[in-house]
Amino acid sequence: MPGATEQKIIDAAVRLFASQGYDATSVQEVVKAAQVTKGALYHYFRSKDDLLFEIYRLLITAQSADMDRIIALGLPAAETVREILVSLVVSTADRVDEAAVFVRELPRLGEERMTDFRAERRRYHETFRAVIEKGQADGEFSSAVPADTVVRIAVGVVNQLPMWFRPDGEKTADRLAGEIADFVLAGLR
Amino acid sequence: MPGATEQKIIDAAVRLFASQGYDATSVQEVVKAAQVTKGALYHYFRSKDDLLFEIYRLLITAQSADMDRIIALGLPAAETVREILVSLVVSTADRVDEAAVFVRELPRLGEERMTDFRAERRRYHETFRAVIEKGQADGEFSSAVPADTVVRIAVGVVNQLPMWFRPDGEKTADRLAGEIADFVLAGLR
DNA sequence: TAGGACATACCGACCGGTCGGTAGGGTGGC
DNA sequence: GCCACCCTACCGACCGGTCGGTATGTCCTA
Repeated sequence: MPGATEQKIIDAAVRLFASQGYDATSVQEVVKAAQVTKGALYHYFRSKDDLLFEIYRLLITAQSADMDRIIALGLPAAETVREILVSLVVSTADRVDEAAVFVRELPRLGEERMTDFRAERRRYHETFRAVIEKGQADGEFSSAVPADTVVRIAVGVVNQLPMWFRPDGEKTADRLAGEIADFVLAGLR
Repeated sequence: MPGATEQKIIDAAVRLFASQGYDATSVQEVVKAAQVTKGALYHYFRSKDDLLFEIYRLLITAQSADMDRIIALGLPAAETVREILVSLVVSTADRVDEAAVFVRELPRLGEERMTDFRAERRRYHETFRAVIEKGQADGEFSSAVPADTVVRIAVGVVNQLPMWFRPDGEKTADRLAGEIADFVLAGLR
């Protein structure tokens, strides 16, 4: 659990990285926005990259936990898919800035961290795909479109979400999540 | 139509911007990759931003023309939607690098150009939405999910495509386009 | 011989990161 | 009860290097 100063730095960094991009944001801007000094930042983070990675870590941890929790419920395929989508959309909408940074600056992960991340993402995709394939095998879903394409579509929509979803817009995250889940499930009939 | 030198610069820039990001790519790297000198680059482009914008312009022009051409055919809603999606997916897959730069570096457009772009995108969305709403009104599509959400989903998928589609992958662009169109149309039944 | 198409040398601003130092609170010996 | 000692948290001036951009010159074609 980060202390107050650390948290101030992370919050400011997320906001700035999301709105201007990582490279376009200088360390000076971050410390100014966080109302701390450069010394404080480099006391807590080894480098600017390190700060970025800390943002990733917080998000990845939360999303994987959500997925595992839902799978563990052992619901029928349709309900599992709905739960996964709703949780994905709501948690993404809840932290648009973190999600925007995450999607946009992904290639900045160093070689090693990138490998770890890809493995984690692969696991995520395959878990999701397995749910859909199970539903197709049981006859609950149509097999017209391959499961991997459906996963790509679903994840793609969520990843793109931070680009246009606004928390103060007319559509709440809950309602949007419901609509997206409805649409995907309709496509699977 | 750009001359040979101009084209070499644009090609190199697209490749580098796509793989490393705009900010992380220096003008030096671009001129080195294009095998020209800095003088040549600044002879044709007023600034680095200008070079980026030229990449946008080429892409936007092509996509809008595609959409207009399809609408003009006056096909039934389902076929129009299919044509739009297939053309979107194929043209995006055909130029993954340009599309990747476009999606990733959008916020770098200056204030004025951003306003123009938003207007163009709004027009695009509304044209697409109108097709779907027509289909819903005629009873050809279900009205379970609002047309604007369907448009968001469809465009979202395509925008995310450059992040994972590889031209040398096992699935061809045509086949993928067909699957995506099938899925979206199934969701609209 | 005028002008477009480049080449080369160079500029000032700014970048991420470092480093010597300080303020203040906890702790152990006497 | 007090002081010597230390440690963490933090400060901000400063550094080498790179950045986007420019000024000026040369060459080639018409």
